[in-house]
Amino acid sequence: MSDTTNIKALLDSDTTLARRPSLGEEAAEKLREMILLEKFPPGTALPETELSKALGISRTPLREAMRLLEIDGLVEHSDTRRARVAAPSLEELAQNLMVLGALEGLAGEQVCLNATQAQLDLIANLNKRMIEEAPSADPLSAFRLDMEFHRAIVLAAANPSLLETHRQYNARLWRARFISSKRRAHQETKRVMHQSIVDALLARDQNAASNALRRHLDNAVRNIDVAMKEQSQGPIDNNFTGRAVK
Amino acid sequence: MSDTTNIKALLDSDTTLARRPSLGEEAAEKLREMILLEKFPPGTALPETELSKALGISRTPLREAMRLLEIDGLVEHSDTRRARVAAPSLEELAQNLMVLGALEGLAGEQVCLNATQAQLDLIANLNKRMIEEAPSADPLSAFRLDMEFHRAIVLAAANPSLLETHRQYNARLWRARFISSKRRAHQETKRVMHQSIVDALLARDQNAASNALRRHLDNAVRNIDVAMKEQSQGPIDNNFTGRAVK
DNA sequence: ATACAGTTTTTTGTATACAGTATTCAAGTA
DNA sequence: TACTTGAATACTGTATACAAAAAACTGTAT
Repeated sequence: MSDTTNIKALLDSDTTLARRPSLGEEAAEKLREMILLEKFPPGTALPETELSKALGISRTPLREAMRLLEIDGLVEHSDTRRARVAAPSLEELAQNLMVLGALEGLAGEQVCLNATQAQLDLIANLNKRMIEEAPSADPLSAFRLDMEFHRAIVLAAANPSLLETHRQYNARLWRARFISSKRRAHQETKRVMHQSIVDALLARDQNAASNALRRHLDNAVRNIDVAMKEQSQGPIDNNFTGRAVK
Repeated sequence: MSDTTNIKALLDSDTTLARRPSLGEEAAEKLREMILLEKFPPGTALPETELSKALGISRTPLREAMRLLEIDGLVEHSDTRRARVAAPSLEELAQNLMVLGALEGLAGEQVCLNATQAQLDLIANLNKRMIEEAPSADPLSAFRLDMEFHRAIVLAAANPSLLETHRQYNARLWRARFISSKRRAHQETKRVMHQSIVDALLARDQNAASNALRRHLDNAVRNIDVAMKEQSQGPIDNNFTGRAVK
């Protein structure tokens, strides 16, 4: 074996050579952020020419970005193929949450069966961090940590397809859940439920884990209902039908 | 109200005006068929220029088709972005079946809760037809009927996102399950399991329905394992790495 | 004012050209 | 033979042009 073979092996293995993202992927990332943070509120029209100019790219990669966002349920197309920011009804959100519950329930079962102790510890640690940082953290960071907790569970299930589908449902539910997460009243119930999830996982009790995760999301349906009604009566009137704000 | 208003209202409502599909959607449909029926065996390279010429379209809509097929898990891209027919390992198939099981389990629960009696009858009827036609039908029609049965259950769950995600997982599992379905030995177990699914749904017993559906798919993992090993030892040597057959 | 028809403007679908990468192949070297 | 190198080839990413479809707008008649 020559010593250059070693070099090649090293280059292949160690660096996670993330091939540079395409313009479409980059655009999707920027747009995703803007949609989630409501720079583009639900219902906003997303004309290709205007957006591509704004992002300094041509329509070809922009269209790729739109398709990526459509996969995540953040963009939808009218019957005449005009793209807009998705504006799911409460019913649709509830339906998506139900699927998310089934996915996380499965993940919980698999974690009980297959996860290493290190992975369990990591999940438990995230929960601990959430409790500690809860009083001081701003709503966005707190919510991101919450999402990371759920993602860690699915990650430990060691099922790439499940992880990807979970990511998609998370994306399309992100906004509604973020709004809901800001309600003080929900914080304490959330804490209790997270604890029961962690307890079930550490005990490797499949049924308890699955049930705790699904109940947690059943609860989310109710919270979102309340939170959204509350917000729509609030002082700031969101633009639900207009065009992209420049 | 003028009488022309009536005409407009009628045109809007009654025809399910399926907007004409784009070239990309049409191409995806053709390619999907060819992949599922193994005209393009797993691993086959799918270069854009060659395929677009073969289909008589330009690369732009062809690329859209590839993305559609990637969503369904029928096409995957190498690390250097070259497309090929997906060639899932047995492990990946098992992982996908697990997710499918969770999705159908959820569907079963929802059917018990929400489906109309008419929808339940439709499902029971499909099962009846399967039993009746089983002896005479060719493997492909029999399998299509089987898939229709499962789809009818998810349809009756009245959750569009669930239906779409279920469709995607079905697509990526289609080939393996079709191969498995041809084994005589599996026919009888399948019949029994289908019956227990129908019984649970008719009784609107959520837990029984969910469990029957999930067990059915757990069983599929084992069957696919056996069937694939059997086939790979068979007389016809499939092309697993070559280029598109012309 | 409302509804309608015809026209203009906007927007999307598709083809094509070209640049940048990846792959293949052939010749040369140890 | 096995390995490297460099040129030739094939393939993908992106920009752009043009056609077809949809939406917005205009003036007119009711």
